[in-house]
Amino acid sequence: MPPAAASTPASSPAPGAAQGSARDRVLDAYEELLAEQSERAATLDAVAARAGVSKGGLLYHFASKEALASGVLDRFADLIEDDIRRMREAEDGPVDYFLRTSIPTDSRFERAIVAIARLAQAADPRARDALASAQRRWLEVLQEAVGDPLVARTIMLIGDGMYYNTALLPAANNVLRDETDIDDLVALIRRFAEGGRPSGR
Amino acid sequence: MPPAAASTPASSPAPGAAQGSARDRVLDAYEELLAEQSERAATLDAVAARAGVSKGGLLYHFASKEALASGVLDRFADLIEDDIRRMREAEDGPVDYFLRTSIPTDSRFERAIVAIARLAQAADPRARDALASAQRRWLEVLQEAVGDPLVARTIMLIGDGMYYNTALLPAANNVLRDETDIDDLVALIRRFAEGGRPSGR
DNA sequence: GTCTATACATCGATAGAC
DNA sequence: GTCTATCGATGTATAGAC
Repeated sequence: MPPAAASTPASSPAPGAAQGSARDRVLDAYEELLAEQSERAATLDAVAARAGVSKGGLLYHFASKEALASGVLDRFADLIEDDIRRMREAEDGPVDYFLRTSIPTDSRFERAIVAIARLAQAADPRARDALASAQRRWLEVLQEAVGDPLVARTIMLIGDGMYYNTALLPAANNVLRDETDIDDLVALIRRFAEGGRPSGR
Repeated sequence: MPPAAASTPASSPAPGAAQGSARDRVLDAYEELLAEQSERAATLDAVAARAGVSKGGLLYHFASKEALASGVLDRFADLIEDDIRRMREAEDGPVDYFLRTSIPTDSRFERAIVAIARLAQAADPRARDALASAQRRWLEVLQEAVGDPLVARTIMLIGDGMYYNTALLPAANNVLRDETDIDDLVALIRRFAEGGRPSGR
């Protein structure tokens, strides 16, 4: 009986170990193809090839494409918990942390988000829920940090804009990502969040 | 000889006329399926069915799927010109216009952008170029309006964030879109753009 | 200009050997 | 646990009648 795709959320193998199990390599390959190429490009054949297994071998670990998606969603559930915690404990505060991590960094976390965003575009309801849920978490922390809900939502929109630009316009030709210095942006938003406190609420 | 998909950019039929040619209906159907569903859902079969023609009929007007994409990109080229002009002439200024039109409105323009965003996610280089180009146009106008480049880019990021949320999290469960009042947002950003002028440049 | 019929490729998934 | 072989469904595109 194949391991039930969505069963072991947090059983990461000893970090630094021999490069991960076949199961993990498959999930990595799927995520990479989703994020670096497209949902269409992430076929079972392509995933298997990149993971260094056969299609049959892949399907032993993940009985269907849906199970494969469940796999990345499960891993994301752990990553978002880590991120929220780090955001809360960040030295320069949640706003600073949030904005800086909204910039593309090739981290596992960013790759997972872009991969899931691609699944969401492919109309996968679970992927949409996962993103909506993550968004609520971030927003909650931002709101605690800046006080005003509108300012918090505005900061989130800026972060989303960064991700949109990453996911949509990779490679070259991205004005916003390439010409915006993150330190300048953070400084601007900080003044904005402090000084721009609206009248109401 | 079939009409070469990308030949007549601006030959829109008399507005209000008998509901458009088959060619236009096909393009509308393709755009709708892309924007409302997904790139995968926009198959030739589905497009033909929604446009009320057979697959063969569709392929007479657009010899390939690539030609179909060219069709929506050509129409977008006209729409973006209109939008930039309207943005420049907007009564309450470009910033106000830009932010308000970044909110989903079910207009033809918005539908085209989301459709092209979906094509861009499917790794269509022309769709990516079209979005990058449109972005440069908007940014240029914003920069003229607000002066500071960083503030202009920040406003663009907010608009992009809105689109990201529209394209990614349609239907319910979108905190940002559903709970953000556009008037409040515009007022906030206006104060931000005026008061928040940074030191440098 | 629009249709039906069909060729051809590719993808997801199954079966069964090792 | 991993492989090869293959089936069935679906998608793009062509051929040719009307």
